[in-house]
Amino acid sequence: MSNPRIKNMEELAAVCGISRPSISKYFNDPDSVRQSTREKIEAALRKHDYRPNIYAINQNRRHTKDIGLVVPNLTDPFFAGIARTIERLIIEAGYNPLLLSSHGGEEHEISNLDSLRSIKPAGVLLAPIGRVSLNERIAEFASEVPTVLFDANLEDIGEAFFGSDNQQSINLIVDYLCRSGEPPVFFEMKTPINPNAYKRRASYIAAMERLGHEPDLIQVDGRSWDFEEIGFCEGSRILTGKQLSSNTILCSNDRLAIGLLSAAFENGIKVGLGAEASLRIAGHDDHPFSRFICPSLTTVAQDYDAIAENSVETILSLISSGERLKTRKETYFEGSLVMRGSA
Amino acid sequence: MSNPRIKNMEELAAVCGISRPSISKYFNDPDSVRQSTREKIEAALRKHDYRPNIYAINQNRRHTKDIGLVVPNLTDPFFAGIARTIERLIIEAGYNPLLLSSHGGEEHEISNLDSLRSIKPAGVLLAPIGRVSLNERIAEFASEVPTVLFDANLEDIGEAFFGSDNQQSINLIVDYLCRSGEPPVFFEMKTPINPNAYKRRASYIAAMERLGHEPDLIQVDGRSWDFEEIGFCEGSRILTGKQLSSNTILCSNDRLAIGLLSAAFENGIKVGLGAEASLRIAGHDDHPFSRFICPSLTTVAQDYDAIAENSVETILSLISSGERLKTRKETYFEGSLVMRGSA
DNA sequence: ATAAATTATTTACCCGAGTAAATAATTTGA
DNA sequence: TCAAATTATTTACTCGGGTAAATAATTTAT
Repeated sequence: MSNPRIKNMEELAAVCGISRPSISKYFNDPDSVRQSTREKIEAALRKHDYRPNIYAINQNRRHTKDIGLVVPNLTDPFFAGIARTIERLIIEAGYNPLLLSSHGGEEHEISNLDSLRSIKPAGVLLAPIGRVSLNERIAEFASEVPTVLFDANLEDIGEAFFGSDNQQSINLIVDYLCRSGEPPVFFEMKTPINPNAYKRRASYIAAMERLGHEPDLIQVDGRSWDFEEIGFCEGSRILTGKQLSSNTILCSNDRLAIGLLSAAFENGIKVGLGAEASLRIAGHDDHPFSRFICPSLTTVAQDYDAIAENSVETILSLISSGERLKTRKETYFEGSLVMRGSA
Repeated sequence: MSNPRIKNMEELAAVCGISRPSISKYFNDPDSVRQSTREKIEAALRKHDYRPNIYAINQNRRHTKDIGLVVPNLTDPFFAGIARTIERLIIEAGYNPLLLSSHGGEEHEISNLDSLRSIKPAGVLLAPIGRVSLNERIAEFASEVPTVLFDANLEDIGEAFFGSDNQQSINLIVDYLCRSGEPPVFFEMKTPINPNAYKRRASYIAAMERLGHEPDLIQVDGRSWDFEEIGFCEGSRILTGKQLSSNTILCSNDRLAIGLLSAAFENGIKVGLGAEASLRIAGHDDHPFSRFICPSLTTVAQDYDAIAENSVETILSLISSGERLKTRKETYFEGSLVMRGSA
């Protein structure tokens, strides 16, 4: 393969008998050179295996072919999954995804954006941490680099936002729970990090009132990202403590629900639909593991294919047009009910 | 902060009244310049916020301050977790981690190494996919870039390997299961991708024979990475089909066990220790979710802090010494029994 | 205090590409 | 077939830094 090692374009050009800039053109777009020169280059490439130096390539470019992808926490399979989908779409479009996790911390989020900035990405897809995000700094970043938000919205930041319609999805599951049994109480964290949680809370209250039921919020402490742990510990306390006002609990997200289910099991409380069960538990998100929990978790699936596709599509069109959107676009996709064993 | 925007070192140097190379030295090691010049630079930096162009910096370097980190599948919380730990250690050491997932495919693994190579990393930590990895290509990579393997070993590739002592850990859990009930059958995939699975199989057989029991392997089909799915589907078949030779099932890994538990639940089979339970299930790995499964999963925890720390330590010393190890080092850490509700 | 040794800074040149303008080759049209 | 129009290639210059060698400033030893 690599006879005399070729170390730069100059040498490759010499081997081909072509000038270096033509080789440069070839690497940027093989179709931009004449067929005959293209063949010479590819012949040389076949025996010499050379790849252009990434750093030299990008040094003078205004921006690279990289697209940054920042998620709040890769340890959460939900984000790992959506990140994977987005990565695939980015690659298919001929760009190079750079995946970064904010590890649940706003400082990490900013430092991710900082390192992205120095990489001069063509664009960035950002799922912000949410409430604690340092909005001014993110806004500053977004004013320099084309940025599309997804999952959690930050007002007026970035060119567009794609996420779930929490109101619709919460309505959906509250409706279902009320039709099929007692109206649910709502299990959530008192001060969630994620703005979606606030929308879900409000939507729950609205949905209950619309149906003529009294909303009942169970708000637990905890500000870490170990939602299962929080759901388990605080769930245990609730299940063993004072009487609940309903035999049905709707959790603000699946990870809390998983913890709560675990707590119910530990305390000998049977969860599910049958007559022998005394508690129903539902979640929100359709977390990858929700299917395999016992009993499997009834929940609302976010349309994350739509979120991923639209986010990528938008950033790509921003990049190729070179323009910014005149008006910021916010799109909310509907969730769909996933009926399983737990409620 | 940034008055007249500074775009390169030359301009910064002008502002400071120092030559550009001194600024360059400062960025490579702030202590390498005189205190007085350092102060001048930092004063200028305070009002001008400038950061060196990454691409220009790295263009001439033999290798960068980046350390590649390649895991088989980020969607698996086990790898997401260990990757997070390793990332943290790399950052603490003053290097920059680049996390890549092979998405369970050997082509992705190679293309990850290819892109890493062109980034000229100081070193790479690689958890190979395993059996289907394209060993020759990985070996070629490792001969160019200092590489340490972890999790799954590939013979003679890389400078060192750190992983779990599957024999010890399987012994541990087989011992425990035999002492506390019926000897286990072994539930696994027929043709696992991961070499650890083969060691676990062999260790199970050896452990059973040592204890005077007949080994019994239940080998199921499936070659995707959806282990829970496989555990669930194939588990259902097994649990509803012909009589098992034991009421205790040891799974090759926790993800299979989670699927199997789910299948047991669906089929109304009670899993656990009590008299009312008819099946015991145990796993291996102490997957982050194992605690929250119902019943919580008895398993063996890998010492992945030790694996992470030693891997990072080794790659760092390889980097700083600039030398390769004379003899390849293989280290296997012991697992520890985690007794929970399922067995 | 001064010469020698040491440490810091600057000068000068290099790295591996991208890109605009100039030139050459090819295609098109009459 | 030949000039005009078009497309491809080359020339010449740029980008933002690293780094070795030369020089200058400090420190140390006498």
